[in-house]
Amino acid sequence: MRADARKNYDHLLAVARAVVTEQGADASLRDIARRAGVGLGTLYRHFPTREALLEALLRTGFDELTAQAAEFETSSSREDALVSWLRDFVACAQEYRGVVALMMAAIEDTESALHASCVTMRAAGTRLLTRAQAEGVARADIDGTDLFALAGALAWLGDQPSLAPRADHLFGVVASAILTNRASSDVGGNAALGPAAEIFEQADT
Amino acid sequence: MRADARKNYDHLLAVARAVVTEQGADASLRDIARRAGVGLGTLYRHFPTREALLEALLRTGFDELTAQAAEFETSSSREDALVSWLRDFVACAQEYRGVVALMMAAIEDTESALHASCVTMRAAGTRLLTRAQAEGVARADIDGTDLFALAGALAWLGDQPSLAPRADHLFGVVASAILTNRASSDVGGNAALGPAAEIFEQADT
DNA sequence: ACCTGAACACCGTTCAAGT
DNA sequence: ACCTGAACACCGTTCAAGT
Repeated sequence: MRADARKNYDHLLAVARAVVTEQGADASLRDIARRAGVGLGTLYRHFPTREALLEALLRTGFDELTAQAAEFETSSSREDALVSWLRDFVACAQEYRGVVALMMAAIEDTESALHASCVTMRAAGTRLLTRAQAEGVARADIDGTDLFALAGALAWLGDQPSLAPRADHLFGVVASAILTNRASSDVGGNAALGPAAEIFEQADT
Repeated sequence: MRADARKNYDHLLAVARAVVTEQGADASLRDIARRAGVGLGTLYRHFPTREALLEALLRTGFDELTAQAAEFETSSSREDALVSWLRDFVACAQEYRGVVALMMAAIEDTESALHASCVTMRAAGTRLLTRAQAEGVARADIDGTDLFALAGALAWLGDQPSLAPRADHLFGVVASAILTNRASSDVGGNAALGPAAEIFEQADT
């Protein structure tokens, strides 16, 4: 890559990161090129599709997530590994608004620039799920795609402004459905409160 | 309303139903007006916002859903009433692609044409949930908004082409998390199979 | 009252012309 | 090699002009 091209690429990516943070995954590509002070064709040259651009933005996080899966396998119980990784997955898919839907589409679209990452991540999740199932701590009637779907649904919840405050709590609810013998309070984002505290909350208001 | 206006209104609605079925909630309004053989301004006169148009399309289904809630209260056990209504809710929110996100936004946006319907439906759901909780058959640490959120997430799952085949199964998984003492096989869309059959499925492939 | 469609400010995508 | 920006075919939304 020529030096000027490299510079454009890097700058484009930095600007895109800012704009996509603001506007979400369906941000205006024109706006990105404009703010980067670059012709619209230059953006298309470096990122032939919107997904290619997002893939470049998300790659780092995706790679970290795959590495995390391997780490959790050695450092935690099979149960904790699954739940912790699931939480990280949801956080990662929420880095930018609207990427979850693209990820769910990409997993079946071999042409998508996000396809490979999604398949890799599903495989990592499947591995953690299978290990937990073998130990009897995760329900046996779901597979890696179901896990992917549930994680996606949770990330989607966090994307909706009106539901985002519930996302942590509902993570616990769904996690308790995946696990065989755990209360949602052991697993939820606000575990510190415990179930009793939440009941008080409702009673108070 | 003048006779010609009434005719335009009705025709517009019929065409919109077809186009939104094809293209989803973010269908082209221009296209709807065009196919209806009507000026774009006419569409805006009858439906000042996209949400107003969708509200008109969804009203019937929403009303039926509210009626269903009352009916389930008298005809079924508190447990069955909650689950059956939830299933109907999800089906209703999936009538057109992309409405779920609008509904989740509308519940907090008093200006939205969908606001009233959403609040009514959440109230109906809350009622069924509270009754089930009082009997101890639904977990106590969720409220009507959580239920609304979970139902929305399930409807969203069904909207994603790659996840739709799992939607029924995952309905059972999430429902089993809401209920206190039910296996997901009692509640899932493919209850006929039972959990054993699903394990065989995995083992066979 | 109601309808129309041009006008405006935006998109995404492509591609001839420039360096 | 790489960049530019005009061109094209679309949007949503508004509003003066018509009946």
